[in-house]
Amino acid sequence: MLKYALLGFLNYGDMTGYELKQIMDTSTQNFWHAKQSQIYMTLKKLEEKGLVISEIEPQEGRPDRRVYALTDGGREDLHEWVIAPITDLDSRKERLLLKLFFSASSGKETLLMQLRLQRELHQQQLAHYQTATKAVVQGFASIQPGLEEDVVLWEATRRFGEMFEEMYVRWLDETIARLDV
Amino acid sequence: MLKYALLGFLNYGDMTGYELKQIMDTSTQNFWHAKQSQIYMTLKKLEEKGLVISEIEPQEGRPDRRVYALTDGGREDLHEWVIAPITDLDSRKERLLLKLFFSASSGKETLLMQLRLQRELHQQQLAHYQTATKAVVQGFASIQPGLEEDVVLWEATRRFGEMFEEMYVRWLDETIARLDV
DNA sequence: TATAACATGTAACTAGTTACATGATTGG
DNA sequence: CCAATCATGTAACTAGTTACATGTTATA
Repeated sequence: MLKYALLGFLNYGDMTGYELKQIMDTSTQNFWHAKQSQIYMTLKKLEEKGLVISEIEPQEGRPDRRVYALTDGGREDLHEWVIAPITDLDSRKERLLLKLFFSASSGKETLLMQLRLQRELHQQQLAHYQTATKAVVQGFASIQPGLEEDVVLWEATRRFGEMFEEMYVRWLDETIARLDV
Repeated sequence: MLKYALLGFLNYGDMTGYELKQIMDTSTQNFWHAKQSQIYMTLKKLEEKGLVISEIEPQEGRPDRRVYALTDGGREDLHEWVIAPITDLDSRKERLLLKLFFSASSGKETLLMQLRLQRELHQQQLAHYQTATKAVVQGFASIQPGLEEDVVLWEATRRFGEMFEEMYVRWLDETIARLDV
C-alpha cells in the first residue's frame, strides 16, 4: 500500500525519495507512514514495474538527487486503486490495550501511572493535530490555487486524527475513573 | 508483540495453538490479532527460548494436540512486560484515509459511495461490540470467580472498540455531509 | 565545534500473510 | 452429502524495521 501513497504524491509533481519522506511526515503520518529505507526500496520496485521513472539530477557539494516521475501506467494504476471500493475493515494493533487486557495482577498504581502517561501523550497528539497539522493544511490551501477539492479531503483526514485523539482521551478518563476508586 | 499475547493467555491456563487462535478471535481481535500460522511459528520460537513448554496429548480419530504451558521464565518475562510503561504512541494505518487523501479527482459520487459503504461496515462493527463482544465479556465474568479484576479491564478494551466505532461513524457522517452539497 | 539538514542506498532481520498439505468427525 | 470443526504444520512471499555506510554544507 505504500506503493499508492508514493504514486499519489508523485501525481502532484516529480519528487525524490527524500522529499517523499518529508511530505509523508507532515501530511499522511496520521494514517500512513514509512521509513526512509522502505521508501527507497519501494520506489526501486515501482521503477522496475514501469510505474515510475527516475532521472539523476547532478548537484555540487551535496549528493546527486534521483528525481521520480509518474508514468502513464503509474497514473492509471493509481486511478484504478482510488476508485476501487474498500469492502472490509482495517484491523488495528494497540499495544496499550493488549497490555491493559493482561494487567490485572500488575497493581492499581502501576496501572494508573500507565494510563495517566498515555493520557498526556494523547493530549499532546491532539494538540498537534489542532495546531501544527491544521497550519500545514491551511498553508497548502492558501498557496495552491486549483487544489480546493484536495484541501477539503486533507482537512477531513486531519479531522479524523483530531476526533480519534479526543475519543482516546475520553476513553482514558473514563477508564481511569473506573479504576481509581 | 504477539509473543506477549500468547504468554498472557497461557497465564490463565495451558492451551494449544488452535485454542489460542480461538480465544484471540473472540477477545483481543479488536486490538490484537494473528493468523493461525503465525501463532504456531511464534509458539515454536517461544519454546526454543524456554518461555513455554509443550507436551503432545494423543487423541484418537483426530490429530494429536500440542498443549503449551508457561515456564517460570515465561511468567517473569510476561510480568516485566506488563509493568513496563509505554512511552510512545502506536502508529495506525487506515486504507480509507489514504485513499480519501488522494481522491480529489475520483468524482463525488464514487467518493460518497465509498464513504457510505464504510459507514455501513463501521455501524455493523459497532453493533458487534455492543452485543456479541459484550456477551463474551459478561459470559467470562459470570462463570469465572476470582477474575473480577480482569473483567473490569476486558470491559475497558471492549468499550474502546465501541467508542472507536462511534467516533468513526460520527466522522463519516460529518465528512459525507461536508461533501454532499 | 557539533549537529541538523541534505541525499542515497544496502544488508540483515523481524513480523505478518498466503498458499499448500493432510485427514477424521460432527451437524445440518 | 456438504460444510464446518478439530488440529498441526511448512514454504514462499510481502512488508516493514534497524543498522550500516558515506560525505558536504549551513546553522546555532
